[in-house]
Amino acid sequence: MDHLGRDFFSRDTLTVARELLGQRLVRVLGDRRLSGRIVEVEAYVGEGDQACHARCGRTARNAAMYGPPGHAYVYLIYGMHNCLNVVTGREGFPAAVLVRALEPVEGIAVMREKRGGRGGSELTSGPARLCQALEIDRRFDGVDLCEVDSVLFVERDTGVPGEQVVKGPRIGVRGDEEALSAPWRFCVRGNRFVSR
DNA sequence: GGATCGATCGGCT
DNA sequence: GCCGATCGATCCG
Repeated sequence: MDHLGRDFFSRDTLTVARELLGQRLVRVLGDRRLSGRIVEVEAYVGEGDQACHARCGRTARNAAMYGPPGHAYVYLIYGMHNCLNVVTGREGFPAAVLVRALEPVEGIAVMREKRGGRGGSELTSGPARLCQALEIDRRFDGVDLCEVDSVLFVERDTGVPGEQVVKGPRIGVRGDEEALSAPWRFCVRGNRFVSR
């Protein structure tokens, strides 16, 4: 299977978000692969997006979003949860896609251990849950997902046909009316691993 | 099943 | 000081 490269991530953020559905997020841990199909994402686009972490400009925390596409932006939320984003668009413009849910594929037993014995839809349905299941934390902030030997990357999988894509407003965001109503959340219709 | 609320702490509005 | 792109426990029905 083919490791998605810079060209995939350097496109328009909404296009990347839509096309990430159905692709495979892979975490290599020692000699094991933990992976899942991406079934839910959200786009965060530029300083003008009031829900985007870059709305107040560049800081040490969000610096990765200003960097080259195809890198990870991992941040800590509520003082305890990690969330994974993939940087998109052109370097210098802060935009990223938040990975909100996976359908587990490989290494399910290992993920279950990392999730304290929880399984089923509690394994990877939620941005912080999937980071815990795949052992993704701020060590990955700024890491290049397009490097051939990266231990975190996205692999081409089956994708999702248009009629299975559901678009809607993002979850849990604050901001102006535009930020609250923008249909920048994409998920796979009827998939049991989608959050909420 | 859905709603509500406490946990817990780094970065900043 | 304050608050958050959340989770999990607990309550109610």
